[in-house]
Parts: sequence; structure tokens; C-alpha cells
Amino acid sequence: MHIRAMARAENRPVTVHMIAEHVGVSPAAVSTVLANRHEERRLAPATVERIRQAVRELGYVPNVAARRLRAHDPEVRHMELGILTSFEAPLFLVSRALRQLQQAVDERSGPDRRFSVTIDMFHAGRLREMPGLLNASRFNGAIITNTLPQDDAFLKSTTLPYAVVVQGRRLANYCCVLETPGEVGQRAAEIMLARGRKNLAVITPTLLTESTADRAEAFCAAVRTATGSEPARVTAEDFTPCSGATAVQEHLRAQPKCDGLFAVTDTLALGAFHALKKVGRRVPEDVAVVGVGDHEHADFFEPPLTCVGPVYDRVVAEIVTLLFNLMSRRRVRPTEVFVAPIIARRVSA
Amino acid sequence: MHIRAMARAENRPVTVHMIAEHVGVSPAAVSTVLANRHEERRLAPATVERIRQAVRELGYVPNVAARRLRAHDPEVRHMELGILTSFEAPLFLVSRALRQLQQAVDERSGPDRRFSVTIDMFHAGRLREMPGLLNASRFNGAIITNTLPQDDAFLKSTTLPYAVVVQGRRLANYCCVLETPGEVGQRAAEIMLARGRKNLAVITPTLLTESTADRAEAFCAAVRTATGSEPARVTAEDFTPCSGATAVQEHLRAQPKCDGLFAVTDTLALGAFHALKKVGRRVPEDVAVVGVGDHEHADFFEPPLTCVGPVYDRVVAEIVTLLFNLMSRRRVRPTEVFVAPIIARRVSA
DNA sequence: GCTTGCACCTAAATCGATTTAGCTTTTCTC
DNA sequence: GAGAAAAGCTAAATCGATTTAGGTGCAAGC
Repeated sequence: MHIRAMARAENRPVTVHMIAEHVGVSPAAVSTVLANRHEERRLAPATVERIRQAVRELGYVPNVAARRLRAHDPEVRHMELGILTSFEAPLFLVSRALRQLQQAVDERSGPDRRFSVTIDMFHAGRLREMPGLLNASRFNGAIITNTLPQDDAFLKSTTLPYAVVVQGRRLANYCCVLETPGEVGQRAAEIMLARGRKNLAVITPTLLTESTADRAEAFCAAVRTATGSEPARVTAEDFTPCSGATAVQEHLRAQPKCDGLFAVTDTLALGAFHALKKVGRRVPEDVAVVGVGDHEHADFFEPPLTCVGPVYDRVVAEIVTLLFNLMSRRRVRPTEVFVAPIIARRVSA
Repeated sequence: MHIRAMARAENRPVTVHMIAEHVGVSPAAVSTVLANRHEERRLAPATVERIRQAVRELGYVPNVAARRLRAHDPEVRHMELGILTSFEAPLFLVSRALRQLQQAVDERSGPDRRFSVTIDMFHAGRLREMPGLLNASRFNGAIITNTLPQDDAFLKSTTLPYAVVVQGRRLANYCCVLETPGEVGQRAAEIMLARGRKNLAVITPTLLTESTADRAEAFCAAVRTATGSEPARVTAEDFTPCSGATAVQEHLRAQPKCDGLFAVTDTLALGAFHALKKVGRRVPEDVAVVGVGDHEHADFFEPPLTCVGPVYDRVVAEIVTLLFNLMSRRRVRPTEVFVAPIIARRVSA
């Protein structure tokens, strides 16, 4: 064991102890230098220099977990909250969640209770690889959002052993907050039908989350029920206006009679606007457009975009409430909270 | 000391040890239950229940730092990187930084080297209150952005003892990446002047970062030099289009002859569009508008917004490179990296 | 009666860094 | 030259949780 330890030592992370050995002093001396307190603790300048040299040479990287543990004041309890989202998703819901969560946290912080809130990203579909998720060594509580079906499957298979609220997805073993299933698509369809639109299409990105899929499904179902015919499906590469524009432009070529577009996100609707202008069709006279999400700038689109969707601040408020209830164990059972969509009637439909 | 310890114990965070004492078992047993491994380790079901009960009653919150330290594989070095930004600022630069940083990190990760990247927010002007900043117990490296002058003053006064890259600000004791001072405002002025605009205004938010202040200054200086007259200053409450619209509308009332607007962020330009439409003035025929930042949707504004500004991907690339150089100690001296602005000539000016 | 095996639990080491109290050795003072 | 003070450093405890190796007592088997 001793020999193996030596053998492996080559590539091991450098510790204070190793530096100390290398220089021929105690770990205490090294630590003193690292904290820049050698003056007050009266280390000889020559020693300080030798230690500094070694620190540089060996490429020392402090272990923050160890430092945190040590630095931590035993009088205050510290809770780590994370907002977990995928890189690929837009950040606007996240930033709202963050703001509200921070506010909730500021209210609850005191001399004996502090919180930290961070945003942590995972690659879509690879949530399971996030370090510290499973062994609960990273968070005391987490909000998980923008998951793909693979991530959902992972979550379903293991109940994370701390407070978790999942957004936009129904999972039996977690507390979930999401828009009322079916409603968004339904309302969008109603708007279109009330305007007498016949040749409808729904624009979705390639990667569908549960929410975006549900919106498209419900829209199609409602249209089918009312008119007997199925809306066209337009698939954009991702969430960006650019990909939306490309997809819609192609669709308009194939289906010039199209007179109503439902975009499952506002960014795609923005792309649709662009494509429509390019081929000289007016919104909403020629083509009605409905978006989802209430993009913070939707009112400033040209024309202002009519949106259907849950009030995100409500969604976030529910999430935050649930999270704190879970953490204080006031509610332990998994729950589903639905937030009904509202319609922001503007100009585009 | 013993008595005081007892006295304080009331309100102390609950530890595994305390639970163990409360139940009358060893910490090992409690830990076993917390990890849900009581089956394989053959704890009596009754004991498990008693422990669970106590965990609930006492409101146990695990100390993640301790868990991390313990869970940590001594073969791999783990580096914690943070992107620190203020709540009040828009996230779009942050999200780009995050994506590029994550990519860099993915490339450098290996079996013996892992990274985690998080976004951490501070209240504008209160960076100093962020826990773990000063005692280096949170990050091995950090990108700091969207600071206010108070934050800058704080940073100037203490050199953080780890790898730090500051964005958008010149601080002698740090590595900084920012747009070339003076250039953005100058270019914006040139565009306006080349179009023969005379009655110019610059729109800024109330809270000015160094960059936004510099843009406005340089714009005014360039205009003053060329024409001898000073552009008007329009102050919006914050960065939102909404506040921009309000401010511009007011300005137009006071200065109906205004024919050129320079907005120090794209979101403010979007608000300006709105205000201009409302009073029936055409862009760019009546009023030219120039924005900064190259908003990811600037091309989809109506009309597409002409932007001046650094290529953000360049900025971020420089930041990431510097950060890794600092961490591997390939470059230790503070540096300033300037990224020259480019002009995205679209329709609005 | 003695071993074996099982059920159930604990002592102690460990993760890495920091700090406090204290130990040598040298230098200074009278 | 004795005692005090200063300089320069270290041993060991600590932060909180986890795990490994091992102990104890009881029932079963021969």
C-alpha cells in the first residue's frame, strides 16, 4: 500500500501536505503562506519564498471543498440551492427563477442561516452526468428545468435524496410545476379558429421537451376536433429565430395558403415574422401568429406578438414555494402543480 | 467551554453526530440510513425508523462541503469555475461565456481532471458580500462581469487569491478583457455623422458600468469634436426596452428635431424603436438608431438594428484563454486585452 | 460445551486545509 | 552569564460526513 501510494503519487493532485514535504516544512507553514499571513505569523522571508516557489512548481490547486468545510462557521447553517438547466435551452425562464429564488432566499437569510444560489448547466440529455447530483454532495435543494426525455427517464429511475422541484414535466416521484397539460395548445387553436383560420401549422424545434411536445399535440388535437383536418408540422432545428425563419420559409413555399402559425416558443415566432415579411405576407392580416412563453420583449416585436402561456412569474413562485416547503419538510409528498395559461392578446393574432 | 457549547447547541445546525446522540446510536449508523444503505449494511428496521424520525424532527441539513470533501476521489483534481454577474444585468453575455467556457472545459477534462462551471449572482454593487470570494473557499477561477463602480473599487482594494478575469473593466491588479476604450462611441458617432445627422442623443441606463459609461462619453466626445455641439443625454431607468421606450418618448417630446439615437445597449434601442413608431417617425429615414451589443435577435428587429460593438464571441474567447492561462500559471501578470468593435451594418442607421 | 454463522452495530481512519497553543532556538538586556 | 523576549516553526485539533474493518451477542449445529 505504501509503494502503491508512492507510485500513484506522481499524478495526484498536489496537496498542502505534499508541498510541505517537498520544501521540508510543516503543512501549517504552507497554509500560512497560501493565506498570505506569513508576516503576522513571522515566517522567515526565505522560507516564504521557498514555499511560494514550490507552490508554483508543483501547480497547486486548492481543494475548495476542504476549505469550505474548514472555513464554515459552525453557528450558521448553509444551504446550497441550484437551478439546473441544459445549455441548449434559452435562459429567460432561468433568469426569472433566479431572481425570485434569490429574493426568497434574501428574506429567509439571517445570522444563523445563509443560502447560496447557483445556476448549473448540463448538456441536454446528460443530466445524469452532473457531478454531485446522485451522492447529494452538491445541493441541498434544486430546481430542475429544460430536461429532455432521457433526463426525465433518469430522474424517474432514481429519487434524488434532497429537495427537488421539477419544472415543465410530470414525474411521479418529484414535486412538479408545469403549465396545465393541453391548455396552451387548446387556447392557441381557439384563437386561430375564432379568427377563421383554416390552413394552420405548428412550429416546433427538433428537440422536444415534454412541455413543447404537449403544446404541439394539444394544438393539433384541438384543430382536428374542430375542423377534422390536421395542422401541418414545421420543424426548426432549434429554438433560435434564425432556424424558425428558415423552417417557416420552406413551409410557405410548400403551403402558400397557410394563414395561421402557432410557434411553441416566442423565439420561433420571431423567426416566423421574419420569414413572412420576406415573402411579403402581412401579420396578422394574411397569417396569424401565436407564440408561447411571453418573451420579455414580445410586446416590442413587430407586430407585438400574441402569446398564450402560463404566467412565468406564477410558475416560478410555485416552484420556489414548493422548494422551501420541501426543505423545511412541511410537505414531503410529491405533488403536481398546474399553472393555467393566460392569453396575452396583442396584434399578431 | 463545555457549558457554553451546550448553551449554544440549541440553535446549531444539526449534524450526523447530534442525530446519533439523540437516537443513541453511532454516527456510522445515521450515515448509513442517510445514504439509504441500511439494507446492505443490515441495520435493524426499528433502528432505521428511529433514525429517520430523528432526522425529520431535528431538521437535519447535510453539509455539502463535508460531503464533497469526503466523496472526492483523491486521484482527480477538481476545479471550480464561476461566472459572477450581477442580478440586474442581462444574461446574454453570460450565457455565451458559459457556453464557451463549458466547451473549453469539456476539452480539458480527463480522467484525472474535472471542472464544474456555475453562474453565481451578486446584487449590483455588493460583490464583496459574496461568500467565499475572499477566503478562496468557493472558486479556483472566476470570470467577473457586470460590475458597478462600487464592485470595481472593492476588487481594486483586494487582489483575489485565485485566477480571475474581469470583463468590461480596467483594473490594474487583474487580467481584464474589454472593448477598446473609446472606440464604440466613436464608431457610432461616425455612422451618425456620415448620415448627416445633427440632433443626436445617447440613451443610457441609470446605473452605468464602466463600458456603458465609456460608450456614452466617447460618443459625446466624438460628436463634440466634429460638430462643436453636445448630444443630448437620455436616461432610462434600467436596461429594459420598456424603460428605453419611456425615456425616448419623453425626449422626443422635448426635442422633436432629434434625428439620431445611440443606445448603449440593444435592448434600449429596441425600446427606442417602439417610442419612434408610436410618434410616427420612421427608422432610419427620420431617426437613425445605433445599438451596441449585437443582441442575438438584432437581425430580427424591425427594422434590423445596426450595431456597433465588440464581437462577443471574441471577448469571451479571450476571457476563457486568459482564465486557463492564469490557472495553469502560464501567465501571471495582470494584462489588459482590448477587443476592437466591429460594425454590423443593418437597416436602422 | 464448543464452534460457526448471522444480525446488528461501532471505533477509528479518512478527505484537505486551517488555526491555536506551544515548543525550540537565537538574540538581547542588565 | 542568567533571564527575558523575540523569531521561527510545528503538533495536533478541527470542520462534518463516510466507510472499512471489526466487535459483540445470540441462535443454531455437532
